[in-house]
Amino acid sequence: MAKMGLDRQALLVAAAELADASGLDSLTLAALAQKLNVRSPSLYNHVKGLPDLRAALTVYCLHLLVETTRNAVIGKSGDEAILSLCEAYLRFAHTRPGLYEAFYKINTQQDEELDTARRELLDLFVRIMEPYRLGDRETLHAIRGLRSLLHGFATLEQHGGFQMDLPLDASVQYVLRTFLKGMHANKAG
Amino acid sequence: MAKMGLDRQALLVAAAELADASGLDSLTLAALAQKLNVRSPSLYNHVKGLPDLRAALTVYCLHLLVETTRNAVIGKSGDEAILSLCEAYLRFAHTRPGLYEAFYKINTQQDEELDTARRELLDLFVRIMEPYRLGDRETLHAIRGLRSLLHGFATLEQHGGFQMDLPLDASVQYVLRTFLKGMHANKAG
DNA sequence: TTGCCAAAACTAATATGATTAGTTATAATA
DNA sequence: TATTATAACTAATCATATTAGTTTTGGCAA
Repeated sequence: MAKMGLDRQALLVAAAELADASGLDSLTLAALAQKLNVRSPSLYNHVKGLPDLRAALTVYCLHLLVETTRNAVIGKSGDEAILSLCEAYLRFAHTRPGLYEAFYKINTQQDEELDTARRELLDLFVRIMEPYRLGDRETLHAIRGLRSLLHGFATLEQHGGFQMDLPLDASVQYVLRTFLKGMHANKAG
Repeated sequence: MAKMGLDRQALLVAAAELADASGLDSLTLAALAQKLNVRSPSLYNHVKGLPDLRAALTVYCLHLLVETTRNAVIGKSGDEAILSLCEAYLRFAHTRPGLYEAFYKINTQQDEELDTARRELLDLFVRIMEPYRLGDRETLHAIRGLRSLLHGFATLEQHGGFQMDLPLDASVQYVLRTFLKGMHANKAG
């Protein structure tokens, strides 16, 4: 009975790998235990159970996503910053599909750390929109639009929703630039 | 042992109700059997198993969604048709959350009926875009954009992703009109 | 009408996974 | 070196999916 030196973080990292490899649905405690060379009840020393593990994955994903998107906008502003953020977001979802699944299956439950991380991501979007001077209300509408575009694109791609023979990159560029043009037109009109 | 007169369609309808009530994840054969006053092995007379049931729900959802959106665009064209289709789409996702979940968890597996239904939905989008005369390539990009917007908005709303105090209706209007303006600007520029 | 038969429902049994309770071994530290 | 918290374990329970094999029923043909 060798001590494996596991901790909550090690579980999270391994769980995220499993989810990325075969989908969040097939992330089971049994599979995780096997990957970590441990019997599944042992995992309960580090997480409260499967729901707790998944909730922790959500927070973990948010942290990584905030870090990724923050890096993407450093030294940029305006359309350039938005495009860079969006590309980073989509690249993240594409690279870590299982982890990203955990991100949006947010339990509506209250959670301190979760709320903080979500606010950080929202703040990033808000700050990036500041140069446009849209006012509070319109800024939030526009952010909802961008988030919907990104999330929709990421999940549709993940679930094989885009089957036409047309490069995804080009679609992303078209869609984002179209939305930005609309935003500018709003300002003008 | 009374015959309950079940058939595949009855299972689908009941399964969709269960999914709408408490989420697709909690649609189990056990729960479905209980709802239908039957033991769970009996369900195997009508579906091959849970994966088959879920795949059937996907097709069922697509049929309803095609019907709903088709009705929404009758006698309309241009921006008006697009807005009407989008509102119907979002209303559908909002009204039938569990069924809509089945829609986008499309197994990448091949399925005749599924492909047909998906093509019907795509065709509807294509036809509605015709007045804009964007050309094949740009039409498909624009459709991907609209679908991403709709799907992203629907699922973010469903998972409690919009927590700011700002009416969802207004966001939908803003976002769709912004994208349409962008499309028009593309044509102009 | 009566008997046959396919279909629909059933019971029994197996397998996988989550979870809890209670036990044992280990590693850090007093 | 002895103590102790804890990480890991075994054993057991519960829920679900699924398969195998059995029973009943309702419709249809002789």
